[in-house]
Amino acid sequence: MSRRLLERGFFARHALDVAPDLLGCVVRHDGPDGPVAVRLTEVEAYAGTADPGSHARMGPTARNAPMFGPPGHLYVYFTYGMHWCANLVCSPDGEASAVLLRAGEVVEGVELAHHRRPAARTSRDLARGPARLASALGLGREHDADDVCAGGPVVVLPGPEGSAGRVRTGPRVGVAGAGGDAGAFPWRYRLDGESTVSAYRPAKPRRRPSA
DNA sequence: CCGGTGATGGACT
DNA sequence: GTCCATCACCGGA
Repeated sequence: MSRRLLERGFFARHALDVAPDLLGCVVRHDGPDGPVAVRLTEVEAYAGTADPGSHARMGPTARNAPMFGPPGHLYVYFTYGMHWCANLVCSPDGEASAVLLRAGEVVEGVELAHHRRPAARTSRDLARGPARLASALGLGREHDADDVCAGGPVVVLPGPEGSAGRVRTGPRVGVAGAGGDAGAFPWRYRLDGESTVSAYRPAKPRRRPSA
C-alpha cells in the first residue's frame, strides 16, 4: 500500500514555491529502531546566495555543499553546539536553496519518538521546532545529503489531505534581519489551526547595540 | 501562559 | 574570537 513518493521535479523549483506545497506532506524515516513519520505544519524557505539568512550566503563551503547540489536531497546541519536541523534541498543543481523543516505532527512511531525525545511531555511537543523535529525523526549527521527521492530510509510522501486555504505566511524565526530586508518577503509558511506550529520569536541579539 | 537565560561545539572571519 | 536557521528549564503571573 506504499504511497507514491514526491519526485525530484517537485523539489526542482524555487524554495518559495516548494515550501507551501510541502505543508501537509509527510517526512518518514525508517530507521534501525523502526519508522517515525511527521506531517509538516511549518517550514521556512532559504533562497539563493543573496539571502542574508541562508547558510549559502557566503558561497559554497564544506558544510553547506548539499545546498548547492541536486534537489531532493537532505541538508542536515549542526547548530548551537547540540542540535541538528534538517532541510530539503530545492532548485536546479548548482542553485543554492532549501526548505527548513520547522515543525510537524508525529503521525507514525509516536512511542519511538517519545523515546528519542524524553523531554517532550506531550505528543504535541515531539516535533514542535526544527531541532525537535529532526530529533524525533532520528535525523543527524549521517543523513546529510541523503536522497529522499530514491526510496532510501528517508522519504517524503504527499499529504493525506489538501492544505489549500490554510497556508499562512510570516517572517522567519531566529534569523537576524528577518524584520528588515530579509522579512520583506514572507518566507515562513505554516498551516493555520495547527497546535504543533512553533511559537514565533524574533532573533535576539546576543550583544546589545551600544546604548 | 509568558519571558529570560545557560548550555555547548563547529563553522567561519 | 564571534556567531549562531535552538532547546530545556526556571520563576513569575
